[in-house]
This record gives sequence, structure tokens and C-alpha cells, in this order.
Amino acid sequence: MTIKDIAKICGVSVSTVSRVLNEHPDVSEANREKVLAVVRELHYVPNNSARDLVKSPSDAIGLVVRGVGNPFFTGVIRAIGEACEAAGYTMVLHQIRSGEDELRAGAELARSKRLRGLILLGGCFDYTPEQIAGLGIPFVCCTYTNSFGTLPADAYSSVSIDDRQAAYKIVSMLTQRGHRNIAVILNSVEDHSISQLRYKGYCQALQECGVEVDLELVEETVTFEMSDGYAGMERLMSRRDDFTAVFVISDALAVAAMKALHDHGKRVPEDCSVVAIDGIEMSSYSVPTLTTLVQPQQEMGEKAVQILVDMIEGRAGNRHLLLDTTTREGGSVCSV
Amino acid sequence: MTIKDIAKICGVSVSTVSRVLNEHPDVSEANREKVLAVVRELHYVPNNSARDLVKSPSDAIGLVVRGVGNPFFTGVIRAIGEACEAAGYTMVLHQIRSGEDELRAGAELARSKRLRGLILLGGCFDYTPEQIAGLGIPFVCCTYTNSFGTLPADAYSSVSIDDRQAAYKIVSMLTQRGHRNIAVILNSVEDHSISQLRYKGYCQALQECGVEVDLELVEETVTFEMSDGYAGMERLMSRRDDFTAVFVISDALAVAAMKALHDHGKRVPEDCSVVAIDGIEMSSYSVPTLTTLVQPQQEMGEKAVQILVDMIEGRAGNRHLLLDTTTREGGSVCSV
DNA sequence: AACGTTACTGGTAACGTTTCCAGCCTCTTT
DNA sequence: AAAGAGGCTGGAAACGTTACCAGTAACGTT
Repeated sequence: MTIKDIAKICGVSVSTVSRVLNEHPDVSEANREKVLAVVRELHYVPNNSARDLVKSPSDAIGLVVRGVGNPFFTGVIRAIGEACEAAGYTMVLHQIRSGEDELRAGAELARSKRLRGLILLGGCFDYTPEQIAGLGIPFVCCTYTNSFGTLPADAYSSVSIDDRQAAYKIVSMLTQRGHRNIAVILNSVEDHSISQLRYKGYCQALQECGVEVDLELVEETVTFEMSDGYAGMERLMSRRDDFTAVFVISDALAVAAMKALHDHGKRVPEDCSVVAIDGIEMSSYSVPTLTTLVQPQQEMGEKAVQILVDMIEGRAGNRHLLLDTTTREGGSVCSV
Repeated sequence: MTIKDIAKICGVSVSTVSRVLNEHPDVSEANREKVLAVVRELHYVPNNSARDLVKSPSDAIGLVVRGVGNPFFTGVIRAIGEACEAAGYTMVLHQIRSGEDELRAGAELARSKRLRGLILLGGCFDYTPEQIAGLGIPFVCCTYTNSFGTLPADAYSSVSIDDRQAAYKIVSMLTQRGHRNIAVILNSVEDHSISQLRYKGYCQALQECGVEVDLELVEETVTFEMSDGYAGMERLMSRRDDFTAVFVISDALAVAAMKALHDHGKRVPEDCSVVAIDGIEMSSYSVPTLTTLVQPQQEMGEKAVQILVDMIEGRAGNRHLLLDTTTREGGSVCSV
């Protein structure tokens, strides 16, 4: 079932059928209806490969995700998928394992699928300008910021919250409530990841009220899996018992950490307050409800697509967008 | 950057380059290495559209999902993605809104992307044999069973748990512990969905110990969002306060329902026991830990791909696979 | 020396579309 | 009446790849 068959049945040329299908103006009403009728009746759908081939490049936007399981990402992915469709593009989702190089994977995807643009979600920010230039297509980091200063701002685009500021904001809430012994659970503090930025915000909030960062209160996890949050909290508790609050890098980890506290006989927030960043659905239903800094998942996905499409269609250059966050007060914090 | 450029640079024909790329035997070692070197240096990656076009059909497997947000699905999607890649196929993910017809969307996707096979995840089971035949490609329902008897078993394949049996099993656990007033929170009991099957299992467990199903204890939700679980529980509580246990159709809804109970001063499990089906990560970290029937997400995804690939490659016909479930005992149940 | 075999190679048709170009009407304008 | 414009149409090239077919050279066999 090809465009040729349709043409033959309708007694017109393939050009005409193609024009009808692509809603070009130059075709008579009679022919348009005839073609449309046959198309509907035979359930004909154009072959995308052929279309892409001749269109060159296609209408595909790549989304490379490290850690699809992360519930925060799920919401962003959904928003990106919907925004792509609304803008007339197709989303190609590619999940990568934690060992893989995301930009390398993206580059390969970009070439083989003739992508028009690339969005990156999650991972580390250790690219070179050459790598990004090598992509040859517009590129948006979602969930990243250019705060590291390792790359010229006009080499790429980004949509994110100000991670450092966000951590500062939520940890400051703890210090304002009188907390001074504040532990932290996060991923690596070494690499160029969100984790590091949030760690800096944590340090800043502490230093501002005259507290030295105590490295024994810093607990690192390997992944964003909940089991890691639970285990991290346990390690923290086995090492120290004098902290009155803990800042966790993500909601999912925080929910698991609260569970660990509970299982070891500690009450939240009476014995230990808990705050985090993300604002995913789950953390509204934990006991107690988690106090957290909400990142707008929907908006993040929408803006990422918008910026990318603007670039693809030549309307704008690289941009860096910082989204606003809101604090969602739950019951996981008390004064000390 | 096309195969032609590579050929020109290497001083060989496009055929030779193509042969090298596709690992055909008939090419000299010298040429093979020369081509490979140039390919690597120039980061050449074949154009998939052109490949698909001539290969006809492609290596794409479609995955149509209703409700990507559902955390249970997330795990299955990940497994399907990985299994596809391992089997040499590409997964094309397509999320649909709740209003859309999933099989229709699948059919369109199948034609336009030249899919080799289709997997369906979530939704209602209201297809006709004609619709499935119209797909023209192997078709696996994941999360469905053929328990409705509305379709001949050899018209399609499925991978799922025995949903009726699962509900029976977990509700029976409640009756064995002495519960008689058992409420239930689920989606529609009308359509041909999992919801209905689980409802039947619930009814069966009750009837087996001589309890009539009390329709006032049956609460329906619109979606699988957690907010619906919370609201459903609240409606239930406002109507009745004599139930000692509740069976919730999914873990996510159950976690939200527990939160509602807690917020209204009811203790779990002392005042109300809670059980569910799914076994997602989140429910291991609720307070108390949810008692639930675990569906093997990983295995479900793997088997679905395996069955589909077997069919695509002509090794087997339609199959229906029922996966084993295991009960995960948490702290959300007590005897009465 | 003629032949068949083997190992490799290049040319080219096909895949299903879109798009450009040229051409044909018919209608309006001069 | 001639010319130009505009609406519509079909033919054909192009997109990048694979697969088939024919061909060449080197080698071993009769």
C-alpha cells in the first residue's frame, strides 16, 4: 500500500496524492476529496522512512535520559513528549545505562535518526565545546545549568532551576528554624552534576549562619534509587546521632530516608526534620508529607521543547532559562 | 556525510562500504580496515531512514502506553526498552491520552513507522478480531489477559499475571485474618479492564467466606493518579466507618489511600488494614510498608519482547503467558 | 592451455516519498 | 486578439541505503 497505489486507484498522479496528504494548496477540491476518501477507506498511512529520507532532516527530536526510573524525570519526559507532538515533532526516547557517555550516545542517535535537535535529561556536565559542536544540531540541557562555567554560554541551551539557590533556600529554612546540625544526603560532590551545585547551596546556607561544614554529616549515594536513600540514611545514623535535620537531594531519596528514620525509631520531624528538592507526586503522600522545593516538571519539559524548536526553526539562538521554584510546606520540619 | 562520501574517500564502491558496514563476508581484509578507519574518523553513522526504507520492514517495535505516569508501567517500559535493544530491535514509544483509542493509534504507528510488532501497555480490552487482524503485525498485550473471553486466544498474544487470581489471593489473606468488612478502591468495574478482573477476584474471596458484596464499600476512581486514591479513600470514609480493611487496585493508589487514612486520624493497620497489587519501589518505603502482591515488572517486559520477537521471526505463534506473583508482607495488615 | 572455482568488486535498480519544473488550461487584462 | 496570470496537473529527479547481478583476477584442476 503505497502512494502509487492510491494514485492509480484515484486516477491521478503521485504528485497530486502527495500534495493532498501534505495539505498543499494547489489541488482541486474534487481531487482532494477523491484522494482523501480512498486514503481513509484503505487505511493508508505514509511511510515515515521514505518521508524522512527525502525530507532530510526529519522531524525527530532526540531525548537522551540517564535514569528513566527517576520519578522526577518521568513527569518531565511526559511533558516533553506532549510538547513535541504539539509542535509537530516526533520524540525519540533513548535511555542510557549509567556507565555510558550520554553525549556520545546522543551524537550517534542524532546522525542515524537524522535528528533536528537533542534534549539531555540527567547526567554529568563534563562535555567539551567540540563535542557539542560535533552534534551539529541544537542542543538543550534539561535539568542542568551553566553554573559550572566550564562551557561558553552560547555553546548550548539549558532549562533548569538554579540548583545552588534552591538548595540554599530550602536549607536556609532549616537554619531559620534554629537547626545547626544539618546532615545532607546526595550523589557525588565531585563531578559536574546537579548534586555538586546543591551541595554548594547547602554549604552556603550553613556558612551564612556561622556553621562549618562537617564532612561526617555528608553522605553520598551511588544512584537515585530509593534503596540508596534508605541505606544512606542508615549509614548516617550509624555514624552520628546528633543531627537534628537532614537535607536530601531528591524527593524519592528523602521519602526512603524518612522510612529509614522511622524504622530506627526516630520520629520525623520531632527527632529529625527532613527537607528535599523535587516536588514529585509521591512526596505529597508520605507520612509526614515532605517539605520540599518544587521544580515545575511540566514547565521544564515545555520550555525545553520550545527553546529547541525556536533554534531548529531559526527563530532564536542559545538561551539559558532558570525556572522559578516554590516551597511546598509539609509536616517534615519543626523548629528546634 | 553519506556512504558515497566514504566510498569516494576510500576509493572503493558504495557496495563495498555497505558490505563492510553490514558485516558481509565477501570483502578483503585490506578494504574492510580502510573503510572502518575512515568511518571511525569521520564519525559516520548510516542513515536509518534510508536503511529502513530499503529493508522494508524496519527493525522497530512499537510500544503504545496509556498512562506513562503510572509508576508500575515505568519499570515495565524500561525492561521492554532494554530487551528490545538486546534483541536488535528499536523501541518506539508512543504515549496516548486517556481519550484516545489505543489500537487505532497503534495501527497508525504500525503503518507509518513500518513496525515489525506492537506491544500494548495499559488500557481497556475492547478490540474486535478485525482490528487486530488489521494491524498486520504480531501483537502482544502486556498487562492484559485473555480472561474476558471476548476474543479467540489465537488472535493475539498476552503477558500478564492472573489478575483475578491475584486479587483473590491478596483479599483472601484479609479474610483469613478475620476481616469481613472489606472495602475496595479500583477503577471502573464496567469495562473490560484489569480493574474488572481484580474486582471479580475480590468478590470471589468475599463470597467464599459467606460475605455478600456491599456496593457501598466499592469505590471507583477515574485514573491511576495518587490524588484519586486519596480522594477515593476520603469518599469511602465519609460514607462508612465500619470497614476494617481495604483492598486497593494498585500500589500507588494504596499509598495515597493510607495517607488519607492517616490524615483522618485512622491508624494503619490497627484501625484499617490495607493491601494492594503491584509491588513498585515506592510502596516499600511507605509507613507502614505496604502489604502487596508483587508483579514482576522486569520479567513482564522481557517476556513480552521475547514472545513478540519469536512471532516476528516466525519461531512461534500467539501465546498467552501468566506470570507468577509473590506476596510481599509489609506492616499494613493486622488480624481482627 | 583451457577450464572451473573462488574471492572479491562495481554498477545499478529498487525502496516510497517530496519537490521542482514544465506544461496545460482558463480567465482576465490590455 | 494577443498576452499574461493563476490554478491545477503530471513527470522525473532526488534522498541514502541495500541487494542483486555481472564481471574480473588469481588460482587450482584437468
